[in-house]
Amino acid sequence: MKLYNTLTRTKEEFTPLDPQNIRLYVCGVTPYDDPHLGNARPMVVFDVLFRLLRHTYGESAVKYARNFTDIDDKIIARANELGEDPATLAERFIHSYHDDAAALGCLPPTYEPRVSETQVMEGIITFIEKLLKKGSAYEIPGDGIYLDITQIDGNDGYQYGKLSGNKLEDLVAGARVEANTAKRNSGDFALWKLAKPGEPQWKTPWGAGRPGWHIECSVMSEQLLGDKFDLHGGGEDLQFPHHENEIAQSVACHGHIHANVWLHNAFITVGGKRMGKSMGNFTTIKDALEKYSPEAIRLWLLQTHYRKPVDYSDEALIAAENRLKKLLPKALAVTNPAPMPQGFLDALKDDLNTPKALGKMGSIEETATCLRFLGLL
RNA sequence: GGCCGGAUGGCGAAGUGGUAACGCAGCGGUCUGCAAAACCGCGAUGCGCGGGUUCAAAUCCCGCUCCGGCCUCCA
Repeated sequence: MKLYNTLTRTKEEFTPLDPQNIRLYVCGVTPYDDPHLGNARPMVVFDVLFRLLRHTYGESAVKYARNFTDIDDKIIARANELGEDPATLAERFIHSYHDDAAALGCLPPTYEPRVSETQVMEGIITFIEKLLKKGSAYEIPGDGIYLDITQIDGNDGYQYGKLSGNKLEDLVAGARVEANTAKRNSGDFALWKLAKPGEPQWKTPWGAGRPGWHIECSVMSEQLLGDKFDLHGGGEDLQFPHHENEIAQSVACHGHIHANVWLHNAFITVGGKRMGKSMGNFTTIKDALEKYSPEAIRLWLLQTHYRKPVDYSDEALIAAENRLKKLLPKALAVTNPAPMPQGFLDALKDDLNTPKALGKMGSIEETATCLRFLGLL
C-alpha cells in the first residue's frame, strides 16, 4: 500500500511498525457547532482508509483514534454567548458529530478520546512537566506555559517547520502578529493557559487553567497508540500550526516524531473558494442531508482524490445522486456478490485513489461488493 | 512577499513517457400505443499557452498566463 506522506512530500510504500497492530490517529473536531461538509471530508476519507487497513491487515489488527477537543476557547466563547455550560455545549455537539458520522456511513473509531477525561488531563499535566524539566517549555507569569520551538532537539533531527514547509529562522524572526512580547520566539505557543475568572479550570503545580490547543493530540495519541505509531491524519488546514506544533511537543518530549506518516485531506470549496467556518460559506452536514441522500454525499466526496479540492454544488450532488439511483437498486438485488476486483483494490492501495477505484468496480456482482466496502451500500 | 498545489470532452474526474478510465448530462437505437424506465451504442485527432528533449509527451525540461491554498481561529 502506498500513501502520500506530507512529511517527506512523497508517496511512500506504507510499512507498518507492527502488522499486528496498525495505529491511526485522526484529528477530529472542536465541538462548538454542528459539523459542516468540511468536517465530513476527513470523516469519510479516513473511514475508507480505516476500512482498507482492516481489509489488508485484519479487523482486529487496526486501531483508529479520533479525538474531540472539548476544552477550547471557541467552546467557552460559544457557551458564554448562549448562556450554556461549556461541557454541556460540547456534549451536545459531540452527539451531533456522531449522528452525522453515522449518517454518512462511517464506522465508529476504536477510540474517541476527549481532552476533558481525567486520564487525559493528568497526562497533559505530566507531559508539560516533562517539557518544563527539559527546558523546552517556559512560564510566562500570569499567562501560561509556552513551548520554545527552538528547544525541541530530538534524536531524529527534526527541525521545527519541516512538516509545513516553513523555515525555523523565518518563523522565529518573522514576527507577523506579535500579540505576546513575553514569548521567546514569535512561533512559541501555549501548552497551558492560566484560567481567567469563571473559566473551566484544572489545578496544576504552576497554577489552575486549561490546556493549549495542540497538547491534547500529543497526549491522547500517546496514551492510546504509544509514543510512536503509524499514521496521523487530518485536514490540510491542520498542517500548520496544529500538526507542526504537535510534532514539536512530541519531539521535545520523546526525542522523536510520534507518527511515521502524516496524511492531509484537501478542502471542500464553494465556487472554488475554501469552505470554512470563518468564511461563513459553510453548509452543515445536516443541511446537506435535507437535500441529498447520505450515500450521494459520501459518493460525491469519494469521486475526487482526497488530496484535491472538491467543489460543493447542486450539480455535483445531483450527479452523484443520479449515479446511485441507477446503481443501488441493481447492487441491492445481487444475491451472489463476487470478490472485489484486483484493479479496485490496487487503486485504493495507491494512495487511496477512490475515483480511480470507482471506475474499476467491474460486474454488478463485483460492484455490489465494492460499494459495500466503500460504505455506500 | 515566502512556501505549496492545480489547469484534461458540456460538467465532474482518472491517467505522470507509448498514443485519453469512469461517472453525470447529451445524442442515436431496441423496447413501448406514446412517454418514462431499462438495455445497447456514440462522444476529447486532443489534455491552460509558447518553446524544447525524445522514435514516442497530457505525462520530462524551460518560459508564460490564470486559479486556489498556507504563512500561527478553521477539517
